[in-house]
Amino acid sequence: MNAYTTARIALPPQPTHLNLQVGSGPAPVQPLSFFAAGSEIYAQGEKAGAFYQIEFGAVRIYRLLADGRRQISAFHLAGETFGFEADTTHHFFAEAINATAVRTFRVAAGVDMSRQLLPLALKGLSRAQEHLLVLGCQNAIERVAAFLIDMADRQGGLRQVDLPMSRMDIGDYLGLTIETVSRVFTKLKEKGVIRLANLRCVEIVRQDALRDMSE
Amino acid sequence: MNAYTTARIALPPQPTHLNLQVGSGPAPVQPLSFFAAGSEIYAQGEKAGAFYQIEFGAVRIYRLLADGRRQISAFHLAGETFGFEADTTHHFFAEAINATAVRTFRVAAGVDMSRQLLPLALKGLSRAQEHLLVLGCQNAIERVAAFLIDMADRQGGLRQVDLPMSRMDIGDYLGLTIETVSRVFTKLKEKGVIRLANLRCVEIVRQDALRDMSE
DNA sequence: CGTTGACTTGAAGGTATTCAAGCTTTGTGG
DNA sequence: CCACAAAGCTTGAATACCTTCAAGTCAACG
Repeated sequence: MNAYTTARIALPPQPTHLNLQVGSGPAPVQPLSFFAAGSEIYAQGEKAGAFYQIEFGAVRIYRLLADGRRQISAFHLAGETFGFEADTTHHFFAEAINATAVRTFRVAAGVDMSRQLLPLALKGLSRAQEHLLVLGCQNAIERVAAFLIDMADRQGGLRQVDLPMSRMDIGDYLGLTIETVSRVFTKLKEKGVIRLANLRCVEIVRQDALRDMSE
Repeated sequence: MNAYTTARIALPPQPTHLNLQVGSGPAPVQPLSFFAAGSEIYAQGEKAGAFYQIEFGAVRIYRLLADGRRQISAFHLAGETFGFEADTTHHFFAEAINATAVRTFRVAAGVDMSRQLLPLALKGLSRAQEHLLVLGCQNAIERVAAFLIDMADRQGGLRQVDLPMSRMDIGDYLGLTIETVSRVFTKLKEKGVIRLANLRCVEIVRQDALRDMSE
């Protein structure tokens, strides 16, 4: 794990987050770790045994095939939790997309966290299944539309949606090439469904149209 | 829920299964329900609140899009458990593929099953993520190869693999059409990688070759 | 023995990929 | 602050893969 700490990163207002401590009394402050854009939070094969809540920034969770193909199984944004697995070793890589801070919750030996972890695991399962539907049934436009709707919903349903990740990341998440992602963005712009303030910031002009497309 | 009970179904030797009862003492016998091939175990929108362990048979879990496209998110075989969800209502359909018997575990109000359910949820999450990798990165041959390997492993790694589901089911699981599934089977036969004893029974002749293909 | 449903095979077509080139944005050093 | 380089993104043309549509085969069942 490659945390880097620096005083140059100004902490934005912290998102509200679940209190995951066990028991009562003065909650111990969990250690906060900082990661530069592109740096690794954990790697496939590393020992698991903690989970992480994002204070700010964004994280991609992915696997690699032998020939280098990459499948991003999830993006996580501020306030969200990731890192728990069925096994004692990680089967995925987790990387900071941007400058990111995470709060680490180590699972002490002998402590049963089932009650806290089950809802998180079920949430993750539900998301994975939704993603499965997209990859299994939908074409390029539908995939991108579903992705934008999801990102919008997770950012409070506002018109302005922040995309912390690159086109490459989006492609590897949706099972498309960067070229196809780019072409779909262009098409959505031409149809007047979205506008791009800049590459990483989408304005959803016609949310209804986008929702129609996403299924 | 559409259970049907009949004396005509002979019970095969029961698979070993986890003891999921809470507490100790004489374990209460959980009700056993029988389902005919194609019958519904639960439907999307129905109230959840139980989980199911398969005594014999096989089950498909799926969702439908508005236009009728279907994504099968999982197959479950004898001994496996399914039916728990993040929400209080089901977001999926569950159907018996063959004549199937399931043991139903109702979750009593106020009883905390987290400890029992967490490993099952994590297992499901892990499977869904594996499936995501297949749908996101792999072509038709790789998908079918991965599917066959998975089925073989879940049936004890034997050469003879039973496919309880139709080509249609396999297609809807792998994000392919039945024609493509059929063509891939034909190609694998021509290459001498598999043999078909009959439509629902595959002999894996060269497991190494199949494993190479599956990634 | 004929009918039905499931599967296979073939040919044509469409969608996404690949390869290649050009454009934009971002960061760095002068 | 500008110039340049590098990376990321967009666009175009050709290709590949999978789908669609259609016909034909096979197996199970009455």
